[in-house]
Amino acid sequence: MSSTYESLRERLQEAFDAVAPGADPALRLSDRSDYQANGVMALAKRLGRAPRQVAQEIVGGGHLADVATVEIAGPGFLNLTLLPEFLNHQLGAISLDARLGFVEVNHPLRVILDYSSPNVAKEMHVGHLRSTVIGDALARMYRFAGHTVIARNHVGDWGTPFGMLIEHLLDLGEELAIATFSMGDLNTFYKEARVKFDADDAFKDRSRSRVVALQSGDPETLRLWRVLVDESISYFGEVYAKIDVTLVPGDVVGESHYNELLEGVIDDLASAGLLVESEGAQCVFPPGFQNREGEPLPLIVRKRDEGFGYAATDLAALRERVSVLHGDELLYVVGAPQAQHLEMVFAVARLAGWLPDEVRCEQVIFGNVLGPDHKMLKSRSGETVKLVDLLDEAIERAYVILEERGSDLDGDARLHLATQIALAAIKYADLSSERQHDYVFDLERMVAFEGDTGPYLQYAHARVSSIFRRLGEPWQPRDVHFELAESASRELALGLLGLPPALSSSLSSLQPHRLCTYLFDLAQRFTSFYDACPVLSAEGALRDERLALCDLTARTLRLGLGLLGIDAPDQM
RNA sequence: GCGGCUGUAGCUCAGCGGAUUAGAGCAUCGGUCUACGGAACCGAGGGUCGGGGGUUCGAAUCCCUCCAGCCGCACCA
Repeated sequence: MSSTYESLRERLQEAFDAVAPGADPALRLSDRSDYQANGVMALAKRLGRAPRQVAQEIVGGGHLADVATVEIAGPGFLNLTLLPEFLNHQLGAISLDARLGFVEVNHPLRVILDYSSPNVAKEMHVGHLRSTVIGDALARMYRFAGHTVIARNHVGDWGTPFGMLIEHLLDLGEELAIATFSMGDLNTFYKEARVKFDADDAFKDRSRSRVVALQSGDPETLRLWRVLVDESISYFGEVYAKIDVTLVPGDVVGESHYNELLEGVIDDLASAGLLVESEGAQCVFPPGFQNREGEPLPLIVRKRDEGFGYAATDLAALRERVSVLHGDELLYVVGAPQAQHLEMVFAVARLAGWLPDEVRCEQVIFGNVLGPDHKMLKSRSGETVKLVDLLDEAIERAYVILEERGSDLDGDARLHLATQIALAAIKYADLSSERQHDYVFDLERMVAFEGDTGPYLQYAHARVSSIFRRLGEPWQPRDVHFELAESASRELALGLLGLPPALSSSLSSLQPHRLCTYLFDLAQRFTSFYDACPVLSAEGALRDERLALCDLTARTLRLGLGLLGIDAPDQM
């Protein structure tokens, strides 16, 4: 099947082509009619003709006659109102379609999606929230669209801090250290190591030689390192399970994975003539980047001390993603502060010929999470906020609210529901604002259950679901004729037909918030309908029509929320 | 200084492939309740879209400039 939007667009394209081939109808939703096409004015300008006259000609061709009535308005807008039969047909089609009209892509891509990326032996904190949540939503949307997603959790598992971490591990004793990790108290572990490193010269020396041992492959040192890495990854796994994201341990490909490839990166850059020594460091100077003094800005691949910079690792990873994983698209869900670094990495990769033009390579930039003071979110004591603490606080609030509401669930069931609501609150708040913008983290608002929030959407879904619970018999999509006599049901129907373009636009812009906006709008349409159109007390064909609309609403909300990584419980 | 991002209603934000009256949520005020979950619905007030200039028949949207703020700008990743 073809989605309603696509059908309309195709018809309009035919109508426009008949006047001038290739003109863009600029079809979009309208608040004056069902849809509007704004392309006439641009076309008329191109042709040097009067817009309304061109509009007449386009409409006169009759290409839209069996789908919509068209009114020419203002300077030359086409206001389209869908015909009842067309609406009925489209609704019938999505009723029988598990994908609700969203067609899988013809040419699946291999999408390498880099997201989350916490650091070994460090607590996951708010700084990882957005990458994890946005990345996961994109993964789900891409997969649903039919693409192959290869998730890459590029964890920081290498570097000089591991000297002190391993020494601290030895000081504590492995067992105690592991216990610390499994309790999720990574901050303490890291901080203790740091304090000793700063205060204790002997410890500092041990740490430094431990780094050397690590880098030269000393087996015992590697074993200890492995302990740290494995414990961390298993801890991350617990956090991912808690926040309900699709990342699995197999997606973890840490920085250490690329160690063997770093020499090759340097060599190949050198033989390509791109490598320049500057102040003792091996650098590439991609054109167009400047430092404070207006001089060319280097991407440092090898530091003065011979160590590799993270640029080298990123380049090695990028190469592997192209040549070994055969990615068609490389996406990096990484915060805005790293934009320049990644731009430089991409630029160098293009210069070196490692990144073919046809491979899309892009940073999925996101803004910061701010506190109520509009500064980077910190705990009251001024420390970074642990991700699990954030989740727990949200769960607690949701739990209390359920209690106040006199939820008939108790014990584990209530806790489970509170968790679903809390995650919806946090994820939706994160996903529903424009990705690149900073947003203010306000738990009160997010869990408030009113307005444009995750819980509101869940509530709308729970209300539809309750209708089917009360129905007392299983309901299957059946052959109903959609009359849509009331404006509320017609508005709902139009909303139900809108998923495909919303999802497409969300995907092509890598902006989950467009899907959020759609779902919120749909939920509002539903609650208006729910208020105006009794379902169970209706009779005959009208009752079937309303049940069918409810069924579609429930399925659309479930699917849409699912693509955002949000559960849609049947009862709240 | 250079680069990037931001400035839209009291608050939090959409809209920015130009276009018919600038939208939503929260808050405020006023309605709706013997119907399927009131965590709801309906409605009202509230904005010189940071300032200024320009392009256009038409600009929140494109261009220039100024102001304010945030981020990045050589060896921590």
